[in-house]
Amino acid sequence: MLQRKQYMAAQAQIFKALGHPSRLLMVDALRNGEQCVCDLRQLVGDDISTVSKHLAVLRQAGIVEQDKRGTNIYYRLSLPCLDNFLSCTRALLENRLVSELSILREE
Amino acid sequence: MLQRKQYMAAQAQIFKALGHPSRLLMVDALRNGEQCVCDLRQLVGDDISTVSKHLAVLRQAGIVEQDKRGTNIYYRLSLPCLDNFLSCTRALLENRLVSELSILREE
DNA sequence: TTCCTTTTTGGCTGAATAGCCAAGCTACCG
DNA sequence: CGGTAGCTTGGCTATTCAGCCAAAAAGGAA
Repeated sequence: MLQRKQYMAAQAQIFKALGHPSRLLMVDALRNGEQCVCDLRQLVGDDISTVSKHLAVLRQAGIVEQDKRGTNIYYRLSLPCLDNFLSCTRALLENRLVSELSILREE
Repeated sequence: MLQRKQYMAAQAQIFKALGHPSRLLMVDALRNGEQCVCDLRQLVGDDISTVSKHLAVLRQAGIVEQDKRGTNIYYRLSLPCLDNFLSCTRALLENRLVSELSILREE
C-alpha cells in the first residue's frame, strides 16, 4: 500500500492536470469520443504548440491516451470515473449560479 | 446557461484547488468529518500560515465550508460528488501501481 | 529522394503559486 | 483592562507554469 503523502501527490497530479480551462475543455470534449489534435486545437483556439503541451500534461497524468492513425494523432479519455464527476460538479455549479441569481433578484 | 469557456474556467478552479498534495490530503481527511485548522495543520505539517492559505483556496473553490465554534474554526466538505471520485481514482491508481509492479517483476 | 503536413520539443518571457516570517485580527480568559 | 490562543493576511523570494515562436521529428505524397 502507498504511503498516504505519496499517494496524495500522485492523485493531486490528476487534479492539477484538470485544473486548467483549456485542458478541461478538451477533456470534456473527449467525453463524446476521440478527437485529433487538430480538432482540439480548433476547440481551444491556442497555438498548436500550446495545445500539444497541454495534451502532454493530460497524458502524463493518465487522463488521456493517444493513438496514431494515418497522418493524425487521436486522443481519447482513459479515466472512467471522470464522466460522473464532471456531470456532478457541473450540476452543482449550475445550482450555485441559480441560487446566486435568486439572491440578486431578492435585493 | 453559462458559456462553455466561462463554465470550464469555473469548473477548472475546483480541480486546481484539489491539485496540491497538502490540500488534497486535508480534503481527504475531511471525508471522515470536520476538523479544526489546528488538526489539519498537524496533518500536513506545514507552517500554520501556509495551511491557512491552502484552506482559503479550498474555500474560494467551494470545496469546504468553515464554522467558528468556541475558540476554533472547523472545516467540513461541501462538495458531495467528491467522495465518489476520490474513491474511484484511488482504486485506479492502485491498480496502475499493481500492474506496473507486475511488469517490473516480469523483466 | 525531397517536399509537405501534423505533432512535439526547446527556449524564452511574463505571470502565477508555494511557503516562510512577521504582523494583524478576534475572541476568550484572567 | 492586558494577555494569550487560534487563525488570517501581508510581504517577500524561489519555483513552477502558460503560451508564443522557432525548430525538430515522423511519416505520407509526389
